[in-house]
Amino acid sequence: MDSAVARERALDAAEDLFYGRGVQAVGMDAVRTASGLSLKRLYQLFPAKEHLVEAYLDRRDERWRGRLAAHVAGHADPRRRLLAVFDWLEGWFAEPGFRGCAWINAYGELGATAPGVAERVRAHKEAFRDYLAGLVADAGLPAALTGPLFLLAEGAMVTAGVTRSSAPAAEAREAARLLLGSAA
Amino acid sequence: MDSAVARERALDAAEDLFYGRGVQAVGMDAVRTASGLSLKRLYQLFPAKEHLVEAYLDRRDERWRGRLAAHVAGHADPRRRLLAVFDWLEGWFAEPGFRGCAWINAYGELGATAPGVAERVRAHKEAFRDYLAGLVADAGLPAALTGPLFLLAEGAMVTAGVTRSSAPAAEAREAARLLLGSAA
DNA sequence: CCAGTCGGAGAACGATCGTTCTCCAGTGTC
DNA sequence: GACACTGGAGAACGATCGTTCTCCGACTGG
Repeated sequence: MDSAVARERALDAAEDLFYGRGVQAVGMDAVRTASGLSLKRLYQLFPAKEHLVEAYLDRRDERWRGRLAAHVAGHADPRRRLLAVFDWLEGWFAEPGFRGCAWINAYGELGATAPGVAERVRAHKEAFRDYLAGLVADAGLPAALTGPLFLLAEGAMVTAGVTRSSAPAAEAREAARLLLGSAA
Repeated sequence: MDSAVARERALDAAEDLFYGRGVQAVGMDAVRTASGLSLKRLYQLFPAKEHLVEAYLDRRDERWRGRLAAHVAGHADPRRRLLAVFDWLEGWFAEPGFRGCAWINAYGELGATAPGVAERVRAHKEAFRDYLAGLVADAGLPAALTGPLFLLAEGAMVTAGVTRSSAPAAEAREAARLLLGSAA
């Protein structure tokens, strides 16, 4: 089997399991079984579990931000694009198997002990914040609005994860609408 | 030694370690050493690690909400009391050893596998939200403001934890001020 | 002073997990 | 057909961890 294909299979299995149950609750044996790869192959591709975890976060980061950007790109009006971020969050929260933000979860689990994970969480959150900042600038809104919008989104992710509900997205969107209005 | 005293010592050690390094990264041996208790005594007080973890969350919940309420009670004006929540968060974020919200971290670590932990996280967040709802009502503000304020606070906790900065509290407070103003 | 009990220190046990190793079937080459 | 090689299945190893057990010193009541 092509090693690129094997890598994707490993990451598919790892993502399902790590995201669904937590990193530490999933052994390499479970990844082996779920991926259909041999342990030997798995360790050829990722010399240690830590590498697999980091690759999981990296690939998910790319996909997550890509999906968000693709959804937002479907709207033309710059102010509408900002609100579309919260629409997308709502859809994400409602997906089966949603279990909160993978990075916040990973940070709670490994942030204190795995520097590679902590660094990726910071990078992911910073990238998301920068993305929001770009949308704010494109809408001609004051840059100071970025922080609050980012905090609303983060709060919605956490709350949706803990309560297993997509309602926080709508709350956050309404608050965002108010903030945008007050800055008009 | 009085068993009530021993219990407090165990919880003091557990809180330091669990909060600072994560629950799974801390073995019962570390709690034993840090508390100065014997393993036998520890298991008499808490028949399993799970019990200790839950007791840690319970005691911290009581203290956390108590400290917040005490700070807020120092302000008379009902609208000022709402903003005082964010002042208090800022002070908390700046404390040495701050490492984010203990419940969000615990949820990321154990939410999927430990129902007792997940339940406590939900209860804690719901209690905090209810507390905010009370402040909103006392200020004669529309109840719909509770959600956004709660999300801002949650977002600030997560972001402060990940970035190791207390700045998110000020951002959240400014956003809250705007929301309060727009609802005046 | 002594039998009995309690609690402390830490060794021991059993399970789990990350990682490596062994064995072997299948394959391509001469 | 013999041989070297690759990769798979899963046993094995070493470490860690939650939990229990053993041993021993210290204290109590007579």
